[in-house]
Amino acid sequence: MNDRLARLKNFYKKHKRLPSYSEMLKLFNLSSKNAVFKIIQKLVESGLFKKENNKLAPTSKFFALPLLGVVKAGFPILAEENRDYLTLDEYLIEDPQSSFLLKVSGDSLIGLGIFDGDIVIIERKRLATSGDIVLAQIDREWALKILKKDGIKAHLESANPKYPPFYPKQELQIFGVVKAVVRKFN
Amino acid sequence: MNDRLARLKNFYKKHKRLPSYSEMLKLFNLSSKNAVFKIIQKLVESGLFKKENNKLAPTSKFFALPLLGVVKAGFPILAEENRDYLTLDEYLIEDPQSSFLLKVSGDSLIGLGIFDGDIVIIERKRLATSGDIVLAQIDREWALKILKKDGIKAHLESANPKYPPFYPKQELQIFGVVKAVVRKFN
DNA sequence: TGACAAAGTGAACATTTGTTTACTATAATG
DNA sequence: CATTATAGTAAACAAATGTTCACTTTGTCA
Repeated sequence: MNDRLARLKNFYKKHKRLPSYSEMLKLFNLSSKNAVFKIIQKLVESGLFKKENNKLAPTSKFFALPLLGVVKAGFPILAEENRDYLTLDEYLIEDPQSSFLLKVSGDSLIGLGIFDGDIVIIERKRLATSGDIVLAQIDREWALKILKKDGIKAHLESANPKYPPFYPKQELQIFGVVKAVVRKFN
Repeated sequence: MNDRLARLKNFYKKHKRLPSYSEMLKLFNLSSKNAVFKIIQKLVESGLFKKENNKLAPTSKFFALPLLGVVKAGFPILAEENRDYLTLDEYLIEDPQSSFLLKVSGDSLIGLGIFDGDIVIIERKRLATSGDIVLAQIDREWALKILKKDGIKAHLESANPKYPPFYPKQELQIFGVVKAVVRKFN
């Protein structure tokens, strides 16, 4: 049954771990651990779980959502076969240890599709390339803007014609680089 | 040591599960399980893990990234104290069972900040409200557009003045609603 | 220096784990 | 129908699990 898998996903969502075989007995309404053993064996074969020295763990496929092909007016969605699987956390966050999130306010980056209320993923580092969107302190004021380097000097720009470029009077210190944006609708 | 936590995170990233106490012995270069026991106890107290009938599991805090406060030109980032923690998957995907991802192509939704190459999270359902961004089939052609309802009739619009509205000649069938967008830079 | 907490060792132990074996019930198939 | 694979039961078992106890080492701070 595929509803077994759904129960496992529910359990995982709730407990952030997989149930033990004895816990699965209750979860599946079974009364023999061997039944569970066989069920898990099939799930391992289908690539949803893996085992390493008798410890069960989910694979990425277990967490991930199917990524369908490119949508363009008139173009059909790719078939089931060439499905890719993606976990948003893994896809968006390369180095979790040095990353953090930031809620954006203001419309200074709308040109890049970063709106008020969006959340950006920032990687902590002091060096950035010209063109990067950076979290920086310019003359002691925080800003989320585009870094522009002209020779050794650097300034910040917006992605909105409403705002002029910012040239630092004293100092411009970079704290991190925006690696991704996410936006929830509704 | 905080580098213990880093090692646990590495292990989790690699194996998609927590190590057992005996595995932690090696991971921490220790030789007594009691040392491990005490270490874990502290991590439980600090809210990074939880235990339920002797089974260890991470909490959301373990996975999540800190979400800092609103950034606005001149406004400082909120202090460490009022930190929130967020997992992107949990934040963006409400119902994983009925959701899938789609890579966007085309510029028909730039007005809503959805660009070519972005990935949208779509929830499978046949009903949508006027104003929702929907994945639909209009006269047998796939489209990712804005649904507009006028009375009982419905049509699709773009978020780009370049494109005219689409009025279905025969049928307009909705397959899902866009719940979120994500975009990676570089 | 001395006192005391924090961190680690080592061994012991009841429970629980995943696996195996042998057997039965159910369903599917030609 | 008989046959054969599939799904489930029941019991037994070695190995590994998390916990506890008593003790030692290391570090901290007054």
